[in-house]
Amino acid sequence: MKKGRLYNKQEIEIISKSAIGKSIEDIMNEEVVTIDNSGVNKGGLGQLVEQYLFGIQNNSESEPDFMPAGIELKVTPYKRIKGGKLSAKERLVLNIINYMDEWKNDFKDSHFWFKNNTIQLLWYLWEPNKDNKKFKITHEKLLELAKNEDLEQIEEDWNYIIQKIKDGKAHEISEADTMYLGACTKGANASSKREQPFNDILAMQRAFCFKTSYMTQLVRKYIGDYSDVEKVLKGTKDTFNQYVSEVVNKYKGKSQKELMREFNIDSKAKNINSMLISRMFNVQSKLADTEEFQKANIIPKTIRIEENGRIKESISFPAFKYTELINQNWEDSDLREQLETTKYMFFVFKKTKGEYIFKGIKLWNMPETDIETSVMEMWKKTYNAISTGNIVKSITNGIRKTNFPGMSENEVCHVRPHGRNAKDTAPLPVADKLTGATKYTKHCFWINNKYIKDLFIEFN
DNA sequence: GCATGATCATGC
DNA sequence: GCATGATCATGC
Repeated sequence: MKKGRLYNKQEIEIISKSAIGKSIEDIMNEEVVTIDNSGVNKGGLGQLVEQYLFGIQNNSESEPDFMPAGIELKVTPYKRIKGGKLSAKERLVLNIINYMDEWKNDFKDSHFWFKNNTIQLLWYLWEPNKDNKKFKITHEKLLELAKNEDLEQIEEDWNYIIQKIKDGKAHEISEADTMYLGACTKGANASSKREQPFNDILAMQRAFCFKTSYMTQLVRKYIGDYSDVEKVLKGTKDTFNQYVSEVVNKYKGKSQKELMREFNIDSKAKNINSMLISRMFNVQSKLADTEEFQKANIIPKTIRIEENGRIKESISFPAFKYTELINQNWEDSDLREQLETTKYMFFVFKKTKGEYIFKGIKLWNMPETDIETSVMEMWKKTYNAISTGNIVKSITNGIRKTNFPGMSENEVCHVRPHGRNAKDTAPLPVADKLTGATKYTKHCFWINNKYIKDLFIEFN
């Protein structure tokens, strides 16, 4: 009987299906294939499954796990989030990008394609406070990129990353650059750097990956919770980017009033421009909640530019939970993860002769240097205020001043209230020392209006 | 004029 | 009832 790397497609499928319902521990106990157990504890769960379920030893990484079948095996976690929905727990890390060689290839000749064009996925359900080896494999799926509806976008993403290498900008690559296929950092720390072909500056070592947001959509599609997600691309052969620019060109130059009339919206909501952009895309739900925006982790935001070029308002995030925030480190915080992987699509409304005119869009993600300096300082100060119970600094005429990092002390971001009103509160993990409060007005992180101002110079 | 605290309308 | 995207209001 053949074994290990020599299994063919049908055998891989049979073995994968046989793993469903089993925990890693179960698989290790059954151990049907002959393997060398030495060094078995080095790897993660994926490696254990490779070794015990398929009898594959750690390989050189230059080929797919199964040859000649050309199939790569990936074991990946998903989890249940609040509200019962499912979500990927991590990005799916693929092969390390060889800056010196990969640019010489076309997409279909690339090392990425050779290694990852057919992936046998095994999903296990991750649960908090549970022994790793007790996680159960619940679903499997053979992902064949050549037949995948997202292939065109994945190729576009690959080309974008390669173009940055060709432009001598490998050191400026960010995971937020692309939609589904990303380039995530890979290595022990920020000093894991590699040479690049067209620039002397060393670049962070990165690997191709399917972004967490993309993996979440796969989880919802193949495991559950998929039905209620609205698509942006309905009955069009356009790629996402093509469709976006069509929509933008169609409405560019129209005023807020004209758009309200065109879409039959009469509203005084503060997020009226946000409602308008959903309608531009013919989306019933929120644009941010559609499949394509979710998969690519793109967050649409509306921006108003005043006649003098100033942007009055900062950009809000969803309110954070005090109790959750203090259970995180900066390194694994929601905020850091979000900023590193999110791309913002700003819809610009510029005030002209008293009216806000839609001028177009601007794509942006926060540079890593800002995340690791200013944002980190702000996050840590927020953490300290909450964890030590030092939130309220003073009260005058019923108005409370806080110790949260303000706009004047951080050039990138700050913390401010975000709720229905001051009575809209969330529980505190530590009672506030000055007031004794055990709950406090909901707050969130904000990106400073001054900080983003320069992004929109082209619209002035 | 700006920084900060407070609040609004909507949709599910 | 609540989260969200966003703007308002006020004192220094």
